[in-house]
Amino acid sequence: MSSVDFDLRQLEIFCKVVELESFSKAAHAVFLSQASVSERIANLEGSVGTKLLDRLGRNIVPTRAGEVLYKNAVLLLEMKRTACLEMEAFLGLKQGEIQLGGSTIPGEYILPKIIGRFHQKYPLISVILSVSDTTEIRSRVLEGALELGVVGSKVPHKALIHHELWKDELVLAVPARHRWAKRREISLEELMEESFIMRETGSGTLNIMEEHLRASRAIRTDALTVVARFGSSTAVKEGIKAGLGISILSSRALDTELKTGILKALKIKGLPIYRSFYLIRDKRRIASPICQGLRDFLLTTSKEEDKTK
Amino acid sequence: MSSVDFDLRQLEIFCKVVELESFSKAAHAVFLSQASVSERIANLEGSVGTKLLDRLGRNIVPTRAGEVLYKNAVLLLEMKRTACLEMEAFLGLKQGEIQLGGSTIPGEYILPKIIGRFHQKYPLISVILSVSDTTEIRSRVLEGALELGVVGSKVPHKALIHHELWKDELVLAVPARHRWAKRREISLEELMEESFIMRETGSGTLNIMEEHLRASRAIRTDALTVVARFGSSTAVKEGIKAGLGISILSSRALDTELKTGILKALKIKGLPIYRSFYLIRDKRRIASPICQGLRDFLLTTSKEEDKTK
DNA sequence: AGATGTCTTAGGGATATCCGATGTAAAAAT
DNA sequence: ATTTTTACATCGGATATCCCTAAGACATCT
Repeated sequence: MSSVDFDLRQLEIFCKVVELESFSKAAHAVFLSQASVSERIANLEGSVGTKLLDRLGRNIVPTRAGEVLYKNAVLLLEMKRTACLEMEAFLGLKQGEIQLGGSTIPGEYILPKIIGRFHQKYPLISVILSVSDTTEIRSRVLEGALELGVVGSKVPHKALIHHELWKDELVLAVPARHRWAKRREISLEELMEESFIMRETGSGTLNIMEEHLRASRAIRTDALTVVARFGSSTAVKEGIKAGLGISILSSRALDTELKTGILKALKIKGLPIYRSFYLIRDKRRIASPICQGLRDFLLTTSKEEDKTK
Repeated sequence: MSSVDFDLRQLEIFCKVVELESFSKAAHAVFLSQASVSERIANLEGSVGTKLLDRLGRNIVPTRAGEVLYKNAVLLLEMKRTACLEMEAFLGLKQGEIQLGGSTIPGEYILPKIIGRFHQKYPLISVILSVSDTTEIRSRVLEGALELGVVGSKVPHKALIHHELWKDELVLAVPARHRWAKRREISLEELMEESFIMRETGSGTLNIMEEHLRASRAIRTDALTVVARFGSSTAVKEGIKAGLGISILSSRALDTELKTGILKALKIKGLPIYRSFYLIRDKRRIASPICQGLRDFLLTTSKEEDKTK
C-alpha cells in the first residue's frame, strides 16, 4: 500500500529547495527552470505520498514529513558523493588496491622492491602480493582472484596473455665446503651422482629444468637422486647449506649467499639454462585502471633494466 | 572531467545482476525485459565511465571497478531502504515525534496524563511538550516550531484554527487560615482590599481575568493591589500558601491543595469566570500524520470527558 | 488596488525507458 | 567438428519522463 520511493536526483533538488527555502533559487542552483523544480517536487511528493513543503507565500518550509525526508536525503547524498569520489579516485588511478600474484622467485626476490618503487609513485594504491607456485598463480589469474601474475614459465592458454619481463639464469648451487665448490662447470653425468633437492611440482623452476633436460636428451629428472622436494627456494637453499644435497635454482635467489660466499654457483656443461619471467593476465576480463597502471609500470621497469644491463 | 554519476534505480539493477550473476535473471527479478537491463547497464557503464561487468560467456562477474561500485551501491541501497521505512513508519503514524506546546495550566496539569494515554496507544511516537505562556505558545505555533498548541485563551488570528477542548473555572484561592477561608463568595469591592498575586503578562489566565473584569465594568486589573507577578501557577500557589497574597487561578491547578485543605476556593460574586482551553494549529501548514493523530486523540478525549461529566 | 515576486499549470519538444524481435557469440550437446 | 542451446547485445518503435517557455494563480509589498 504505502510504497515510499524516490530518486537521488529528486532528493538533490528537494534538498536544495529546503536549504535555499525557495524553488526559484534552487532551480538556479541546479541549473533547471523553476517550473521543472516545481514539477519534480510535486512528483516527489506524489511518490512519497505526502506533501513535503509548506508553501507559506514568501517562504518555503519543510513539513514534518519533509524534515524526516530531508534528514535522510542529506545522508544519502553525502554517501553518494563519497561513492562517486571513490570511483573517480579508483578510475583516476589514485586510490584502491590490486591483487598481484608472484611465483616464488619473482614473488620473493624481485617484486618486493619493484612494488616499493610503484608505491612511491602511487602512494594510495596498495598492491596485495600473493606468493605461490607458478601453476597456482596461473589458475588464480584465470578465476579472477588475481588481476595480474608474474610467473617463471610460459604455458600457453587461450585466455592468458604473456609479456616477458626479466631474464634469469638457473645455476647449480653447492655449499662452500662441497668438493665441487672450486669448479666452474659440471657435466650432466656427474650431476647424477649427487644428492639432489627438488622443488615441488608446480614450480616454474622445476618446469624449466625438466624442459631443458628433456631437450638435452641426456637425462630425465626422475633419473636424479632426489633426496627431498621443497616448496620454496629459501627452503632449498637452507637444505643446500645444511649439506642435504645440491640443487638448480635461480641465480636471483642466490645473490646474498654468493656474495657472502656461503654457496657457490656452477654452470652445467653444455646446458645453459635461461628462463624468463612473464607477466600474465586474463584477457577475457577488463583490466582496472590500477591493473593497467601496474602492468605499464612493470613493463617499462623491465625495459629500463635491459638498457642498464 | 571525470564525472561519475548514477541513479538508485540503476544501482538496484546493477546489484541484482552482480548478485544473480546474470542479466536475464536480474531482469526477471526486477520485472524488466532482459533487453532493458542490458541497456541500463550499458548506460550505467557509460555514466560511470568504465566497464563494470566482465561478460565471460556463461557467467557475469564484476570488474574491479564494478566491485568498488557494488560495495558502495549495497550501502546506498540499504540506506535508501532504511529511509523509506522511516518515512513509511512516519506516514503510517507508527513512529516519529511531535512538538506540542501547552500553556501553563494545560501543560502542567492536563496534558501530562493525556499524553500518557496517547503514548500507550502509539508507543513509538514521542510527544515533546513545551510549557510556556499562552502568547509564547501561540507565536511558536505560528513560526512552525510547534505543530500544535493548547492554550488558555482564544485570540483570533487568520492563520490559526481553534478547537475548544476543555472548560475550566477560575476561582479565588486563599490560604486555609485566611479570614475569608470559611466564606463561599467574595464581592469585587472586597477583592480590592487584599494583596493580590498576579500572573506574568502573556498568561492566558491573566487575559481571561482582565476580559471578565473589564466586562463587569467594575474594576481594572491595575486597580488591584498587586504584590507580585509570577511566571507559573505553581509559584502563585506557593505565594498564596506563604501568605504573600491571594490570587485567581484555575481550579484544575488547585486540585491537590483543595483536597488536602491547604487552600480554599471562593467564587467572586456576580462574576463566574469560566474559560476554555483551545487546541491551536497553523492552518497554512500541512499537518503531519502524527499531528493529525494527536489532534484527533485530543478532540475525542475531550468529547468523552464531556459525556462522563 | 496595483505592482511585484513566487509557485503552479499547460503545452510541446527532446530524451530516456521499455519492450519484442532479431543478431551474435560462447558453451553444451551431438 | 558441427549443431543446438543459452544468454547478452542491438534494433526499431511505442510510451513516459524530463525540461523548457509561457501563461495563470496567489500572496506580499507599496
